[in-house]
Amino acid sequence: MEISVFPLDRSPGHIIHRLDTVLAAGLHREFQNHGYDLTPEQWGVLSRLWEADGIHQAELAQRAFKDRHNITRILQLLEKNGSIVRRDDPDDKRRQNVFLTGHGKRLQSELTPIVVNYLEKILAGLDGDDLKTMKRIHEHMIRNAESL
Amino acid sequence: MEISVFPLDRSPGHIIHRLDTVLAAGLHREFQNHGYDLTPEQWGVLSRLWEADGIHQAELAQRAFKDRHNITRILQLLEKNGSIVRRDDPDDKRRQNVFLTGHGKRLQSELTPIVVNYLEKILAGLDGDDLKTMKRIHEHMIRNAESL
DNA sequence: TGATTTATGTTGTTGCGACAACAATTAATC
DNA sequence: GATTAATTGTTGTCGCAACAACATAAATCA
Repeated sequence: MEISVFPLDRSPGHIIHRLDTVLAAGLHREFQNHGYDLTPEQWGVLSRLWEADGIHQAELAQRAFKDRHNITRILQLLEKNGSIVRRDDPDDKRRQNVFLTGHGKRLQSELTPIVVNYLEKILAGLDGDDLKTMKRIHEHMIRNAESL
Repeated sequence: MEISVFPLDRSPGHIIHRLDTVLAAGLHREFQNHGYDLTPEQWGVLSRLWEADGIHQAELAQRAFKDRHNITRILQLLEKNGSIVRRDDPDDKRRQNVFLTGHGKRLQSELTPIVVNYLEKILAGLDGDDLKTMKRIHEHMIRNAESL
């Protein structure tokens, strides 16, 4: 194949982008169909808080693979809809610690079945080996990308 | 596993989103490092035009898997930097046909090696079977998602 | 101790994806 | 032929990712 001709459809990056877009839009719609005005990214941040409530924003950003700018704005939205509160860290006045509210904690048992159900529909027809292979390849590509 | 506990790291959607984000940012940086102020999405639209110059926006949107709102704005940027021009379709006054300029055509031979080289670095260490498996799984998931 | 560097968080800007609303033109229907 | 419906493209809004610039506070170093 000529080096100056590269069909877009052959690009793994293009397919991955399409897949990511489709999945994010689909999950967003699932949330909305169940009455939750919540984005997949907000769900991701909440997931991290369900694992580690009360951490400060920089650590939350690192765990959720987001930069601090975007975490600031996602948290502003989550605070506005009553899922979290932020309090100054008494030992380090630069820090804001993030805590789940009762509502934020309840969302775990309400949203998780929606996510699991959606995943089952997306993964239908794929076997366990496929999923393991995919995970291995994805993590390999991420490592390659991050080592550049 | 309890249905109300679902670790974020287990979610294929989350890993795919991370991968997509890393790849897009990486390719964007490659373009910039080579002196091109161009996003991966703009490259994707240009790719479609290299395959089919002169089509109208709605068809371009469909081929690039973007909706007509976003195509409008991506084309506005490509027109501003001189890669394309838009002309009214003489047979259907609703339509705007999109044409590559000389600069837009030259970009094909300039950008393609950058993309191919970046892909080689991202895919290093993966064999052909891996890539075929990944492609099959991705397309399977896209079909599942689009049939919902 | 005082000065410099680092860490934390916020705001602004640009670009993209999804949605709603709108204008203009064409196609379909009666 | 006239009315209605569908198509095409634009603009506006919201949320997210990446970048720059900034303010504040802590840590480090001279």
